[in-house]
Amino acid sequence: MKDLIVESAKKYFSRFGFHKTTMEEIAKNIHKSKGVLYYYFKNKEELFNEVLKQELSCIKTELSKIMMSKNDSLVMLKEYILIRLKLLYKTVNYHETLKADFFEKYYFVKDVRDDFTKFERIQLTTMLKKGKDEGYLNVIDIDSTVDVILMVVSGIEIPLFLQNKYDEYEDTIEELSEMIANSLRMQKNKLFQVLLTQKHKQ
Amino acid sequence: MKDLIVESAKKYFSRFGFHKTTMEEIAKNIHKSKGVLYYYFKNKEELFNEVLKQELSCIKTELSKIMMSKNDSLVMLKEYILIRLKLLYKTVNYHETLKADFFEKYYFVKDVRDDFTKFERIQLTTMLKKGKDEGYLNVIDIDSTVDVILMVVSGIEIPLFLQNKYDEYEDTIEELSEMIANSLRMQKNKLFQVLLTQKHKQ
DNA sequence: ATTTGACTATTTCCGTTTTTCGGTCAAAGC
DNA sequence: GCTTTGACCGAAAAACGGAAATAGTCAAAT
Repeated sequence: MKDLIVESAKKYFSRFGFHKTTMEEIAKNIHKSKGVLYYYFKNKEELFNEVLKQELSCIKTELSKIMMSKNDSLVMLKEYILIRLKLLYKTVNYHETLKADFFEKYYFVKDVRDDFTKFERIQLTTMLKKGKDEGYLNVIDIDSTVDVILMVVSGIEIPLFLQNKYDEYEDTIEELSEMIANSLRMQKNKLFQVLLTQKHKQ
Repeated sequence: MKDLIVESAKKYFSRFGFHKTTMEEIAKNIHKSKGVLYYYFKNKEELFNEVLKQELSCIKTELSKIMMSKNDSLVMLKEYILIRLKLLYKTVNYHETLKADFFEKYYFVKDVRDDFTKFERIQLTTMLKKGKDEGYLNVIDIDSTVDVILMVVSGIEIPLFLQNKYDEYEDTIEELSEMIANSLRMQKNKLFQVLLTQKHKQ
């Protein structure tokens, strides 16, 4: 029953948004009385958060797969950024949470969003650490680099998702991910410095 | 008289915002009748745009100075980004124009904003071209790289300016500018390749 | 050419009324 | 005992109409 409710809610929240969707219509859609929604969920906000959590959980799963691949960390980083934006673009309810930055009536999504940010921070930190250990990445302070990446990808969400510019900016996003990766690429001159020193000694 | 009006308007718009500022109080501040405002400006929107234009004009002047410096293009690029954000942070009326992304009642600021973006595009393009010609920058497509930079710096304006996170993110911004510059840095391995070849021949 | 201030038109504000909707829970159903 | 219903309540939102405020106007004055 709970799943049925969440599915119905997902459908309506995605289409009409949190505020325009009524509990009555969510219930009617599954031929139930509205009271049953409150048997399983404390209130409308909790139902929305459950929908959101499930959607973000799917995205987390997909993003985690990137960590499993055999690609080097720069490729993984690029993929992470691109796939992240692509999946979130498809998650309409997530777009609505961006409005929490402006409207107090979205206060209740904060925890779910913070949880997702935490997940992201862990993923990125792991990725950068791996790249650093492998010698591919040149990162001095992993935490602050993660801050930058998060700030950048979050910053572009509003134009991309709320202003529907994702398609327009698809190439630019691709290049952005390239630039971010490139900015962290270990300079190969260090290798050649070693080689040069050896040649000089011979 | 026109300057007097603009100065008075700047003071009130900055403090109370466009919508909360009345033409009456702008006029009273300079001991004039409200009707004189309409002699010089078509309407309230035009007056606001004039204020905005003048403020952005000062910023354009400061940013243009960066082009005059003797620094290499990477340093200039970093400075451009940092100074840009810093100056815009101080321009309260500009912050208000960011709301145009959400509220239709700010439709009238579009042209002034587009003009500023054009200016920026020219500056960045010039800078990148110079860096490419000097051999400092590794840029394949200048236009699309400029797109990325603009998208990124614009993206972070809302958290920084509208959510007052500039101070909190000051270090992150610094690192962002470093990363952007770094992503475009010409790989020095090419230089060492040449040197290595010469040593090998000797 | 510039400024004023009375005036108009439009917008905003405010208090009241009506409607909607989130939430409740005793009773019914399984 | 668990689950569901549907009548009900109170709070919030929406609608309404009138008052107040404000943007804009323009003939007259300077």
